[in-house]
Amino acid sequence: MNLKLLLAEDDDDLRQTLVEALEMEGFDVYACVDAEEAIEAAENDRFDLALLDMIMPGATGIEAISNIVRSQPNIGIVISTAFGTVATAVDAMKKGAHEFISKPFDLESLVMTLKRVHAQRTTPPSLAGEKADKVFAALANPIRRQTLLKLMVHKRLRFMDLCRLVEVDNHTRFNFHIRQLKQASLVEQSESKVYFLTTEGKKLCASLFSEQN
Amino acid sequence: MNLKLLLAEDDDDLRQTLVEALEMEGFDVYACVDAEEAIEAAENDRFDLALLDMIMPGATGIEAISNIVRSQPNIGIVISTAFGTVATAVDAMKKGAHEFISKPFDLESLVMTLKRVHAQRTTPPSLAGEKADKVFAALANPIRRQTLLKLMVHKRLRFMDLCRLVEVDNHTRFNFHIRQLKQASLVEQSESKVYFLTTEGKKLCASLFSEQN
DNA sequence: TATAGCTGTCAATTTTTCTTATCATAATGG
DNA sequence: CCATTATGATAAGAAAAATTGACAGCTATA
Repeated sequence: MNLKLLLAEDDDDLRQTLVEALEMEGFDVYACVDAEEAIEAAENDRFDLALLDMIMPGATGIEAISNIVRSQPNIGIVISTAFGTVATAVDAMKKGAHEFISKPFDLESLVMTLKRVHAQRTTPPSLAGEKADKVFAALANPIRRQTLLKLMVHKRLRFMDLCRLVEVDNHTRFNFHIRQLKQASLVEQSESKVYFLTTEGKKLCASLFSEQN
Repeated sequence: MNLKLLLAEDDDDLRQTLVEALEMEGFDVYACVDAEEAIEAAENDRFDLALLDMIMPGATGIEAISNIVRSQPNIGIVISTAFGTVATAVDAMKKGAHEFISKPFDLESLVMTLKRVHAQRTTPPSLAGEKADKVFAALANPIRRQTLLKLMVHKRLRFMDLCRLVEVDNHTRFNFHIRQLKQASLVEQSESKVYFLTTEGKKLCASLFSEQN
């Protein structure tokens, strides 16, 4: 199964060379002469990876990132550049790029970089597993979400403190809900009975917050 | 309400200057002489921001990022450096840094950078809103999650095609579930009745996938 | 025209989730 | 020691979610 690569490179010779070489390496390459063409392609087709030249006439590779990521949030993006600065690198990463590669580059490095970026981006979907069932069922309830929120802020809390923070006046009601969070492995207790988020709980909560950006 | 800043800077004079100046700007500064101390502080206390010098004896600011982010996934991280390269910038961003600032810097720039990073990282918690209720309720069901997954892969699908992909043999059962996704604004239909993910649906799904990294 | 397939609505029924009451044990303070 | 508070388990009943069946309108094809 070939990886689909969206290539944007204004230098004709280099673009042709890359197409031929990368297709020999097993990529399905869709080549664009500029960023605008790449943006349009990303809206109409699905790609695993994008290799964008930073400096192109018209919109730059960096300017194209946001648009491409908007169309395809899971695409892996590599920026190629001869003149990289820290500021442009940071800007590109913030927009969604995953890796930089400096011109001139050898083909072997490029292929390895592309495959590594793809491997890192490809995540096995576990949305249907039994574990995911418990986690998502736990998240469906507002009391439980509030509980996670309070634990994010305060890190360690005792049962009744937490119950009062969440504003549930019936402790057995709260007990039922925090048991669901424990069974979903989002929350656990120390020996002294203090509640805190598990590592998985922290990651999930951070993701749900940062998702609001 | 002051922002809590974790500062790691091995240069004594600069560190003292920064502490005094930043506290005058309204930050609560916890100063560390090295990365190890900063890592430990992040495990024991909550911070809004971290300002880490890139080059320090022992572990570098960059090496500390992963540990700090693991303890506090929502912290805003700024790296200060006199010698930045594209490679180190990209590496730091991948580990979780949000911004670079080059030495020598003026205090005004630093403060603006810190506040901007914090403003971008602070997200209004909407885990308890009515809209969130619908979204999370929709995600609680395995059929609905599978539906989102299929739409991520195929982008546009007709009702019966989607129903068969999700392997639900009773179409009215599937209809009930896809209605819930529509009501949660995760999925919508074109005029030709084709189903596709909304922007919000795409972002949420991408977050849930990338969360598995 | 008749038939098959697609897509959708509505409501009765079933299943799952949540609330509440009761009870229990442990810990703390006067 | 006693009273109070904290924390937790269990089960019945209430509420919410999901399933299922009946029906409908639309489109395409023979």
